[in-house]
Amino acid sequence: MPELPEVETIRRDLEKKIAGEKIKNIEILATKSVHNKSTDFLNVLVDNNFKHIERRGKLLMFALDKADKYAFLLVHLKMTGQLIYRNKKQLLAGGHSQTAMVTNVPNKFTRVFFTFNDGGQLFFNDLRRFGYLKLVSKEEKEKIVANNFGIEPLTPDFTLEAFVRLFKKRQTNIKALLLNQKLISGIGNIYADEICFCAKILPTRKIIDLSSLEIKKLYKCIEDVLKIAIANRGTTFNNYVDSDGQSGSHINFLNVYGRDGEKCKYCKGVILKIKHAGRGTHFCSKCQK
DNA sequence: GTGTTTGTTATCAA
DNA sequence: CTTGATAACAAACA
Repeated sequence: MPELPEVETIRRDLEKKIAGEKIKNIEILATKSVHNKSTDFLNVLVDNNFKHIERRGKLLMFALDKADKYAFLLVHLKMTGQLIYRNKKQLLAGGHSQTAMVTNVPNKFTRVFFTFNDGGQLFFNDLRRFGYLKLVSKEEKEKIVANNFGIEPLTPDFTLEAFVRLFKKRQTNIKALLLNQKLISGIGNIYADEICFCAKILPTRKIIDLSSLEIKKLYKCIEDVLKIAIANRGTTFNNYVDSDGQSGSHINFLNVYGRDGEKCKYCKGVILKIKHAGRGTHFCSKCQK
């Protein structure tokens, strides 16, 4: 369940490891995971290199050095996608980590992997095959970003004024708003619940009923929750690992997600779980109003 | 066999 | 046309 903090952690780490390194070979083990013709995919990427890695919401965009027809490789991890890198030395040691905490590669869920000229390898694993890799032109990339992604949190575009504007002339509840990528991008089920807890607001509240003070609290909580989660290198609940195959530690700091039946860390009320907006939704029965 | 997990899209209704 | 609510999908596990 990689959301903004998890995808950003991968972006930052991976960029340092692979930027500018020439791609020597690619193995496509599951053609379904690549949304281009395999021959196109190989022709464009072999002998090319990734200049840098951008991110919009939960979508990674690898900028190609040689950018003719295709300028970006889009990678969406969806529910269970992973991007794991091993350098030459790690691979010579068997490719497998010495610590049980780290995912071994390749494994039965490896769908695509890249080998670089320096001997390093990048593995795309995806248990449920929902994620994808897709080459697009500069124009396609810009169109996709413009049509599918709302305000990007943690950037100068995310102002209180821009956030307040999302609440105008709209009739929905706060959780659905937070999950709507076209309005605000990068928040998924875990952080939507955590943000509502931080603001002491029930996820089911209609946005029309929220006071301007409550909207302001939500705004601040979006920044706070996402920043702290990034500092903790993301939340590993099921499948998420960073580009070293290592878990994030933010699960230890979750206040509501996955804590149903347990006591609230602050008010000692009980954490409840309901189905809302089609998703498991967690909240403190006492301190969220 | 059943229920559960979620990011995204498809579909239908208002 | 816009918006919103819900279903569906994928795959594995308890």
